[in-house]
Amino acid sequence: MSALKDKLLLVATDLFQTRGINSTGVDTIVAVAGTTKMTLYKYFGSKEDLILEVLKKGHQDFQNWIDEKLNASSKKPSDKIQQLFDYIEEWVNSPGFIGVGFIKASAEFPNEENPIHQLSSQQSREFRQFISKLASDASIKDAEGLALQLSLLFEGAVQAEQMKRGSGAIKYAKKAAKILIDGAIKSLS
Amino acid sequence: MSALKDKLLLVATDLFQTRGINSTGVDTIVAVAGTTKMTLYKYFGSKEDLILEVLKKGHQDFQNWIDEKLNASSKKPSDKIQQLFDYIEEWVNSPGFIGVGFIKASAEFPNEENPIHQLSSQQSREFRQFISKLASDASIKDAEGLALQLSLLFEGAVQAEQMKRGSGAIKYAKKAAKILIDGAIKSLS
DNA sequence: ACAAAACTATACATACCTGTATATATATAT
DNA sequence: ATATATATATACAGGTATGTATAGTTTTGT
Repeated sequence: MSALKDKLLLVATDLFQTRGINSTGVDTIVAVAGTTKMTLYKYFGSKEDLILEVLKKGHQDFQNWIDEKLNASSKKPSDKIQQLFDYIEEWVNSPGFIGVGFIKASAEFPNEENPIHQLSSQQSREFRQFISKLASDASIKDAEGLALQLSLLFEGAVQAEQMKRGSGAIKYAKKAAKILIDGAIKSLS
Repeated sequence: MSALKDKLLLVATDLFQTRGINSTGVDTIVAVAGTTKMTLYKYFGSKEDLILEVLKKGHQDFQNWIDEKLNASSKKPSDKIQQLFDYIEEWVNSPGFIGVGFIKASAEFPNEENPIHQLSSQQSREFRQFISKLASDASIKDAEGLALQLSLLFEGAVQAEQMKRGSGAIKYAKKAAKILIDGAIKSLS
């Protein structure tokens, strides 16, 4: 990967999260990245392509980070789902945290035929399925229901924390998650 | 209130929710409302003014509806907070439901100095305080913490349900809310 | 009937956006 | 050293957005 392409992705990710996607023009992106539009359009055929790549990279980075953490931790399935929110809290409180792309992208592009909407809602679904598998491995009965509940907490807390750092949203989301998980584990007896 | 102003507010509310605020031009709004830009700019000084009025009206309508329902129900504080999510579910499943304005507006206008962002995040805060008061009346200890958790569930579920009707998000949010409220009530003993 | 207010029709000024065309400079590899 | 790929600089085409100017039409009150 070219250094400039990497820089453009990085800058775009940051600007999209802090100023919004629609409100960030390509002129701003290239100015902050220290290059020109010609270069941007060489690496990304269009602004839409750039947005899609930003979303893909953000989602991959997040999933890789979580996967790594979970693999390094306890192998017991019922522990893993409990620890998920611990790691999410760590992620949110890490210095590099700038939010989760797909949460806002689907709000900014509500048209279901829009490729950006489709990708972001697919990523949201994938993350929910990821939680669902953790729950299922922990022998939780209504794994999909719990996954939906936890993803609501997760997405809400990330958005709140992104809009106002130190809002405490992630801390309370974590507490709520523990209660819901405990309840789901106990209710299978 | 003039009939045309009312119609413009109604049309704008609908278009903003279904197509997004930034993606909806004033030309589209006046075309759907069956009037012209001159009339729109007579009643609303600018598009920003229109957006602010749409948000204010939506929030008032929602709060009035919830207040009415809660006042007509049980007077016991611990019942009221339990019933809140029943009414929210009713609201979401009612035919006229088109979403909650402030949830998406703060995502579309992330700049904290923007009046639209300020209003929508204030409305979000007001609703959280409303829940907090219900919790406090029910003698729940960490009322603000519970209110934050419930508002995460609420905002997430409304957004999910708005993006895909019948997603079941509100049903599972309600279940989660009941568990969290039960836990908070019991833990005060 | 008639004057005032409300509304329409249309064109346009201004600004901003994405994406491209064209010419120039700079680094790199053989 | 020289051709080739890479990046810059800049201007601009084409589209769309908000907001206004101007003139004409319809409704309403008395």
